Amino acid sequence: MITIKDIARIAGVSKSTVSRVLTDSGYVNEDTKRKIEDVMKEYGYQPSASARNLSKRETRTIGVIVPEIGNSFFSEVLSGITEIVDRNDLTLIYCNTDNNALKEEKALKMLAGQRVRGMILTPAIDYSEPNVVKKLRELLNKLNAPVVFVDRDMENSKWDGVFYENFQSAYCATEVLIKEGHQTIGIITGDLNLKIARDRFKGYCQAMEDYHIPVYDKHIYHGDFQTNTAYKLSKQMFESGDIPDAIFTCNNLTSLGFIKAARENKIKLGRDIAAIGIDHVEVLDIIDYNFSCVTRDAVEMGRKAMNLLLDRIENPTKERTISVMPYRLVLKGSEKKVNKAI
Amino acid sequence: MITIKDIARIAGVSKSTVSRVLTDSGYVNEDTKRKIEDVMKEYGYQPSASARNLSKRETRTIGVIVPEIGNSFFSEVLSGITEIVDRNDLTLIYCNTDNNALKEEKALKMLAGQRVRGMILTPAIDYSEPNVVKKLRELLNKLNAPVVFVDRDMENSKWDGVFYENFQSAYCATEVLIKEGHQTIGIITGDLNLKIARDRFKGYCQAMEDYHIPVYDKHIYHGDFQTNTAYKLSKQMFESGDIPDAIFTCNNLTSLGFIKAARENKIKLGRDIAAIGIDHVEVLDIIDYNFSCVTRDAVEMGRKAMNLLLDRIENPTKERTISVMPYRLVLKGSEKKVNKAI
DNA sequence: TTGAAAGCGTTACCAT
DNA sequence: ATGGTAACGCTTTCAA
Repeated sequence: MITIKDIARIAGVSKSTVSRVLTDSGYVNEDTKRKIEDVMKEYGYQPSASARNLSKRETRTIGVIVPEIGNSFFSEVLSGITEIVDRNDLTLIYCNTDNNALKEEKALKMLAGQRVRGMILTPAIDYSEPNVVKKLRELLNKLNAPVVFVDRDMENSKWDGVFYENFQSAYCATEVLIKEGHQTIGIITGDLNLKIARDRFKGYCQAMEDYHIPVYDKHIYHGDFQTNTAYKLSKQMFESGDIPDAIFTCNNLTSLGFIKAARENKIKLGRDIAAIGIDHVEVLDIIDYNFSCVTRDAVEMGRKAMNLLLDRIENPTKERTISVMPYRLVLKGSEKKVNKAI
Repeated sequence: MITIKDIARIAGVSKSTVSRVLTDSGYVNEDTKRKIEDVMKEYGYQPSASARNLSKRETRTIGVIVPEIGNSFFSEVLSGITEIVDRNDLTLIYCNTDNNALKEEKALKMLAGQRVRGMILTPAIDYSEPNVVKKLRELLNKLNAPVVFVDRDMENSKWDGVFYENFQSAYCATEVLIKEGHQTIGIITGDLNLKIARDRFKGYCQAMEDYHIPVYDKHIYHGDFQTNTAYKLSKQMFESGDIPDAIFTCNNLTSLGFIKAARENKIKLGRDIAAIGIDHVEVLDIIDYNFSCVTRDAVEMGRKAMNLLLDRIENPTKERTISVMPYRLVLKGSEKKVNKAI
């Protein structure tokens, strides 16, 4: 690889002068500058990021830790993040954890080694045990760089974050079902170890209570935000014959599992059962499938997170800022139940 | 940040000794080793990747350039790549180009600056102009690291690659439609500047010719692999009233655009029109939507690409290896057209 | 306006 | 078995 030394030699100047044009700092004669730039271009010189990082004791690298790239919510968030990253000439290191705390720990250490300038993190799902949280907290503190949480927070966090109106959106979704006149309204929850899942569940409960609709335990299906679990629970539900009028599904994957089971059982949403979910599924929108939801702009959440991170890097001492994405209600008809016979 | 020097001082040894335990090389007394490891753990020491890269004149960083992360095909490929990356303790730098050659050039330069150990690349879509290809070729040569192409190749490439049976799968899909007895079979092509789009188009033409089915120009819809274009073309088609018996859509996004237009026009696949596409759409599979396709294991393509890259890094002089993913036919009923009235 | 030299945090080679 | 030191490719400070 060609180095600054080579460029200097070829251009007949010292490293210092080359460095000055590289960093656009200090005085350098217009002619020599042009000469140097020509040589650089001719040889396709690219300064070594490692050398630069080391010398400046600072990188322009951002780490992103995503729990499940298969989930379109996170790929949308990622796309918002990259948009801002590109615009600021930063380098993005991408890590996937598969919701596994061990992989997360490994990624965190790697990013610490990379001396990332900042990090965006959605913690893995298995943070039920307190010592796992403790470990996470330690690692983040040793990172020596700001962190922005996305979607899922950590208890007693000092870090900035971009979250969602979990309670409110769940309340709203449930309210829609209630106002449609459904009497028995079930829910497929997320993993209740996660605060966002509990908040959504609470939103549901609160709406039911406020409108004096009874909640039946048998219609509370304990899911985990994954397609397959939701599918199995829904399948059992349909096969049991004890089917509520309406179902509230707590995230995009849960909705998919539910829809799959419904189709298999020839249950049509909006006709035989009412349904509403949290999160949109882009493909369903595209093909105009009639699934109603409360949702959010995931790409914008990514942009916001990255912008928050940049703000924080600029101003390390400002107070913690939390951005809460509002929900948006999208009704497509599945919140109804036309066929009263079932 | 704590450095090797600090660890050495605290453990009461020299940098050299610490480095030896870090790299697990040379002799070091068991006791001192343990002592050093304890200190490292206590202080949560993470060696600087930049310093290490610089000193070793070599990184463990892989660059990935993806043209459109919103396309689930590429997010599946990415997930296969990360799987192998993780397993080999590599660091992945992720770049998105939005199919824009300028962004691609920028990413390439950045990755060169990062001195990546290797790169996985799906070139941006706009490689019609020869000087853009020339530029790409130059940049790759200056990268000083092996490249593996995924899905889309470059003319006269010397690099390894993982591609797809474009011609064959298109032939197969068309053949399915022919054998169903459809007389007028249209196609929504991809951007014919891309070789993969031309190959798919050729597969279609060949099948039509082999079975002596006439190809009507008016039923060749020139798309660009994007949802919206396919949607518009399909909409025009449905509104024109001149609707072929069957349509072959040339990628996942094209299929989605087509399906959307069909739904809007109350045209039901498998009943009012026959359809088959290249690429699956996971969500459609999950909800058991009856869309037939020829498809491939995208995650496996990612794994393969990364494994090819590792092989190439190990053995830089071996001859070029190209892996061609086979297609798989998945019939769900949309290849039929029950309603002969339309 | 330019150059020399120290320093960034590692590794690797050579002594001891 | 351990330590000293040069080197990696840059930036930055100081001197000229």
